[in-house]
Amino acid sequence: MPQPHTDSVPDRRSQILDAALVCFAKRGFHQTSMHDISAEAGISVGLIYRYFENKEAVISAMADRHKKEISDMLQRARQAPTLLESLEILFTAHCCEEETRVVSAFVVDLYAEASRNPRVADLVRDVLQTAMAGVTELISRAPEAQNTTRGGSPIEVAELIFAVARGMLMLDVLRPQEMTATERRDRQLEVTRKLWRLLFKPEAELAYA
Amino acid sequence: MPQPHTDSVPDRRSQILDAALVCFAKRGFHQTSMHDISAEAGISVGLIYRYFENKEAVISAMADRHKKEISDMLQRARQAPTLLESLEILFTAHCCEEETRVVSAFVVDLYAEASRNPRVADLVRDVLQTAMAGVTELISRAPEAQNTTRGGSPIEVAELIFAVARGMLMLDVLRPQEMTATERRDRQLEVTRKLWRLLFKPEAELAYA
DNA sequence: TGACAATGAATGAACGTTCATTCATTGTCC
DNA sequence: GGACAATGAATGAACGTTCATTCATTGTCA
Repeated sequence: MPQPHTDSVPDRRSQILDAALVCFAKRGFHQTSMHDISAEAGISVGLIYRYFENKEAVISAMADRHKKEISDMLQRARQAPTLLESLEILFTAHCCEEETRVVSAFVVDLYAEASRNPRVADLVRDVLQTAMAGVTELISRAPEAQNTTRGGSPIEVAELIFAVARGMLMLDVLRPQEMTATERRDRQLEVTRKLWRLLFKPEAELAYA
Repeated sequence: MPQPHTDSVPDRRSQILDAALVCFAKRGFHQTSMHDISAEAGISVGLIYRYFENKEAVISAMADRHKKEISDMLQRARQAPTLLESLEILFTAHCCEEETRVVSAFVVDLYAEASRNPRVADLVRDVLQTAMAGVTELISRAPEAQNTTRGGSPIEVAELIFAVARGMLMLDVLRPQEMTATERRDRQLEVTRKLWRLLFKPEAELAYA
């Protein structure tokens, strides 16, 4: 039953955070009890306190992990061959690794928490600004955006892109539970392409649209 | 101490809901205790139970009130002389009656709640669909939108507008507490106008932008 | 290798606190 | 006095957190 000793500690932390994500998405931060998390993780309550100081530390660690995921996503977006593909990665990042619904619900809850917990707010703001700076740079470097940007300066375009992305996330939590990850992904891509056409497509092509 | 008898019942309900809004925005639904609400309203705990069956009924009533506010807002938007002004009303509705921050935080929390409470989800979805239908109609009727709509059909444009509006709301909760309602309003208007230019401004004018 | 000591991961019952909810009582008006 | 508005102490369930205890694993020495 026990894991090899060398890497069991980081594994336990991830295991707890994975369970916490499921619980938080299902019930929200404050309706989730430590017992819920321990049950989901298949361990005892007490063990959680060996790896996290308290419940808030679990929430903070989740926020930290979210930060890392966003920065990984940015890395991937940076390596995409075209700007459109970068944007598509940006908009569908939450559809990949886990169930979309779970991630969307978690992020909306994170923002709700940020609205009243300054420490979480700082963290989320930091994530957002880093991501936005990355996208701004992506836009200013992209050849597709040269002379065809209608939304204003690269940073203004990035702001608009992020507003839409966050908005789509909010709308995602309203979609019926039955909707599959693929369907959700298609919905996101649809909007990405619409925004793309609006922002970057050369005027010549637009005239016929 | 007691109010005039005739209309004290609806007054008490509003009074409780007003207090609940402040508390919910400050601490969130589930971190707000009934004592918090009663203290904010300046009444006793027990009295709340005279007007609401339980805590969830208070949350539901808040959602219902939100629905009415959105429909009022739509009514106002409908009567605006131009489409741009309609959109500006749409985007700044939450800056008017109360403190912006409070409303934004409440709405984000409402969506978080919707992600796990099907009854709240149905209500919010209903609000959104009604509002979106209204805006779609607004767009298809507007002379400014004829032949200059680049975002696709009216309903597609409405979807994009709502995504941006929800996204801006989410970003609003991250802004520093010190930011005034006026500053927040200006931020919203800035984005509204950017979106407006992108969606509706005639191509001729765009060439110089 | 075998016997024993030391470790610390893991458990879950118990504790103090908080919370939603109830209801016996008090205050107010006609 | 009767009807109803309003109170807030009381209740019991649920929660976050603690900690005495267990026991598989590892280390040590002959």
